Amino acid sequence: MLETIGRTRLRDVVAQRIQQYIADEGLRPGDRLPTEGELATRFGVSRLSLREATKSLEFIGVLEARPGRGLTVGRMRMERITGYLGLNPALQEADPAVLIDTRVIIETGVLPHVARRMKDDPALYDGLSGINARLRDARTLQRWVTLDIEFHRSLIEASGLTPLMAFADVLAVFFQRFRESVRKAEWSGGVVAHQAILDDLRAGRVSRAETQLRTHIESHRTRIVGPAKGEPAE
Amino acid sequence: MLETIGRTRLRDVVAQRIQQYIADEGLRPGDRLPTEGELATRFGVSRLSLREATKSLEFIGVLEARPGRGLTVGRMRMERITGYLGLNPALQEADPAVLIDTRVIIETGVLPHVARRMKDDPALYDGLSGINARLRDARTLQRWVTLDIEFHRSLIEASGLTPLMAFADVLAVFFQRFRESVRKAEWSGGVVAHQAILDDLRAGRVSRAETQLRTHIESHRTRIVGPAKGEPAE
DNA sequence: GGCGGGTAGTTTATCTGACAATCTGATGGT
DNA sequence: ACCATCAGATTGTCAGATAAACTACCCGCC
Repeated sequence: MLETIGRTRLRDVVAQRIQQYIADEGLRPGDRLPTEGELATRFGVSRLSLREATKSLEFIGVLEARPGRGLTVGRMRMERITGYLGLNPALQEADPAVLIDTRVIIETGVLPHVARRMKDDPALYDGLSGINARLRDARTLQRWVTLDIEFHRSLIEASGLTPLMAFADVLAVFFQRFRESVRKAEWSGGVVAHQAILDDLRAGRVSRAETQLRTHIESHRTRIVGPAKGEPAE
Repeated sequence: MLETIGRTRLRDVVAQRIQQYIADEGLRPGDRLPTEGELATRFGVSRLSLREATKSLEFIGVLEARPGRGLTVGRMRMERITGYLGLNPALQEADPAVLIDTRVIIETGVLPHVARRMKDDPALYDGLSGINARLRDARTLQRWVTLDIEFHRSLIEASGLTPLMAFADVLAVFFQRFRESVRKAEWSGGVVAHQAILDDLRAGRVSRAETQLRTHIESHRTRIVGPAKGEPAE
């Protein structure tokens, strides 16, 4: 995970140590940590160096700090990170084939769970269909992309497998540029595919839904990875 | 849940400003930013407060800093970001059944890719078999858990789908919470199952490998969760 | 006895000033 | 042209300090 550029910085070591401390002590959100001064002494660094590490962890929600009270364990928020992604030019281009393969695994993998839960909760179908209906009415690319992301996100959410949510969100951000290469003439095909997948899920035809979803996601491959290696139109 | 938000911290304002500067200037990865001293002057804060913001942005990859060279726009690599997924409360608090389901999706999902790559690179098989051989010789629970995690992690790695390495953290969380449920009497069964999966992959019998791996992972369910509450619709 | 207000102590937020470590570019020598 | 050295620039880390925010305890009043 870490790139070996330059020597290891104190603050990176400290951040790791703090995370380790949280894990070792089995701390939960809201639990107190030692004070900045105590941690600095414990790790043998200045208080300011300690703060550079804690501010980093605070930035993504892992820690919370309040004057007079001290440091507590927070709840890591992936959206604090993905919020800095978006259409960020610093976003490194990820291999589109890997992104597609990864999406296929995650999104087809959750379908059996979605189908099972749809049986008990028909509102899941209604919610997803509602998003798709709005997709049908989309007139701008931005709108279409936003709703497409929302549809796929909600599909994963419908599985109840929360560990996959944050990951799917990160995937979505890196995949966004490829969504934006979808031509308007292909939007309606996407809406039809979404609906077919939903209907199959509701009817308990999971294998068929998986095949359709795989095809739907794989449709990006020809355009992005396929023979035409040129830039996306637009 | 309502939170009493304290006053806006300087470093959060500065982080936003820096992000805005990058966008306004249209900077790309590798492009130079003003020095810490210049930015501190520009934003009217001390250099150390400026650093608290830059270290936070560095933590998530937006910035990179090197002595003598200065601040540059970083590359927000997906692997770096997904590397923080293990800190996600959704993982720490997930229902054990959810963790098992998540593992099944990821680990069976990568098998077609592992099998394809094994064809081109037999060393993959050798590496995984080597880990399994060491598993066979494990004598302590700690050792066994460490190697079991390594085996499953290497299996995901063998797929070449590096984003999914994020789910190595799922494995760590899983075994940290349920290590005591792994009975010594069942270790040899696990080693046999691993080997069977590998042999099937090498022989191109992907479906069979998937079934075996699913069974292998699902074996935890009875011990941890109790009687199976029903398989996903299929 | 209970409640509310005030204060002291604690802890984080931010600052000034300083030195150490690392990098880059210019210059000189071969 | 290439390599080595050095000066200057920039980040990394520290010590010492004050300001702002929070908590707990004590005291007074009803």
